[in-house]
Amino acid sequence: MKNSTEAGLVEKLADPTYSRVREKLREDIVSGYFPSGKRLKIAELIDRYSVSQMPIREALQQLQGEGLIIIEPNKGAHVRQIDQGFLENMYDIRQLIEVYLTVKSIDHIQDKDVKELIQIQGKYELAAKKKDYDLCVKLNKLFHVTIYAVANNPEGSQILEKHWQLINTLRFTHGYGPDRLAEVIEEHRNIIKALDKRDVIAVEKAATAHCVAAKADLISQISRRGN
Amino acid sequence: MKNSTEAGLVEKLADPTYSRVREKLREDIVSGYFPSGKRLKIAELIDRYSVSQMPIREALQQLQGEGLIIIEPNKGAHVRQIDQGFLENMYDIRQLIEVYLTVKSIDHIQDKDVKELIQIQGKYELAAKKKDYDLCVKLNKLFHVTIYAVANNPEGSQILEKHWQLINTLRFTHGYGPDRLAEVIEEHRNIIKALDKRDVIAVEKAATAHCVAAKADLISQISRRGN
DNA sequence: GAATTCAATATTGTATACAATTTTACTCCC
DNA sequence: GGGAGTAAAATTGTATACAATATTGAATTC
Repeated sequence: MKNSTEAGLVEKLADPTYSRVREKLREDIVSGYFPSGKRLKIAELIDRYSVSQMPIREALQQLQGEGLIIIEPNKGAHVRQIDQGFLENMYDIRQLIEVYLTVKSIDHIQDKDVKELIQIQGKYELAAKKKDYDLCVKLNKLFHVTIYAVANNPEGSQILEKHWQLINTLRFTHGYGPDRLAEVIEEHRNIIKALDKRDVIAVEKAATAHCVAAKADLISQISRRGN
Repeated sequence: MKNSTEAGLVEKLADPTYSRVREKLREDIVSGYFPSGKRLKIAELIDRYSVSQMPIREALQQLQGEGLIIIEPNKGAHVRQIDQGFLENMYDIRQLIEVYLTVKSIDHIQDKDVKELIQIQGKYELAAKKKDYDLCVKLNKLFHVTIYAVANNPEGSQILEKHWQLINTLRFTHGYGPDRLAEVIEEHRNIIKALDKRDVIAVEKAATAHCVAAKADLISQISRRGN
């Protein structure tokens, strides 16, 4: 893991400009600097990121591939607008895959994996107590990504990663419902318990409940703010 | 539908160069002109498509977004190599979504939809009798796309479309097993019958069987040719 | 023969300028 | 006030040349 970390650092420093622009632009979308529906004009991005138009255009194409933006020929790019219909559809697919991966992780999961999940969950509970939402988002992701890695279906993981970026832009803007952090803690505990027992039915039930509740909370938050 | 077709034609003629290159390059990949793993050098693509490097680069980024190619920074692009592991993973996810969409289509399906499926199936059976594989591929896709449209979850449909492109490159190269066309006919009939009855369990069973068999046939074909 | 080093060549990435298309602003007319 | 037409301005798309990086081939060493 240490070598992997170092290799990752080397790769990052050597990234071409278009990759660095893509990362920065994604951050700016997720953080809300460029809000839902915002027109992304190349001249403005040139000013903001201090590069020429070519890496901007490359980065935009890549982010379109990730689903974060939409490019219309001859008209330019804008941040994807996520209405409730889109969110419902996305979450329906997300639930299929997330439940499948969580259940499939039983095939390969080991005690060290369960220990790791417990550790992540402990950190999540501390972060939740401190209302450190940023850290909660990161740890929630780590929790699930750890499970996906055990499940070992990159195709599924990649689709969920795309969804996660879209969901995260909404979470940044709309936040969590008042009880959501406590609910997540309970739901994660249920998932850990079921995985520890390698109980397929319980895992499926716990993962489904987690997904259903996340979807309901986000839709509730969006409706509350009158998107 | 007529207006939609005309609008499609207008859009196509007005497409920028990078869109036209993307379409042509996709065709060249799916048809096997650029086979699995092939390095896609920009200079060669410039010669082949008679455009400058910029629309080539844009098209490559878009096709990466579709999953057909892989771009490595500073090293260039190559056609995605689809090994058995990748195919298994992809089909596992594909099956989740396809079964879900087929079952969900029950919510909205009307008699005219069932009639349309029967019509498509009739054409498929004729094409199969004539061993017109190209037409079989198109009609099989139309059959499923018709169901997905009724299901009305574009997120799911788009993931399946990406999968379909990848699968199609393999089908073009490796063809079908000797009994596969007859099996597809039987499987499609079962799907139609179950949809006609709006029988959730039967639809789920028929759609699952169709997916499982398609996966098994393709993997068998690939293994046979020693890819 | 295999491994290493280095220079030449090939290829990808980027900047700049110009071409093509869309948008905006203005005027005129009903 | 709204619609139509037109020109100017803004923006996207593309070509070309050069910069940066990777690959290949040759020479040297063990």
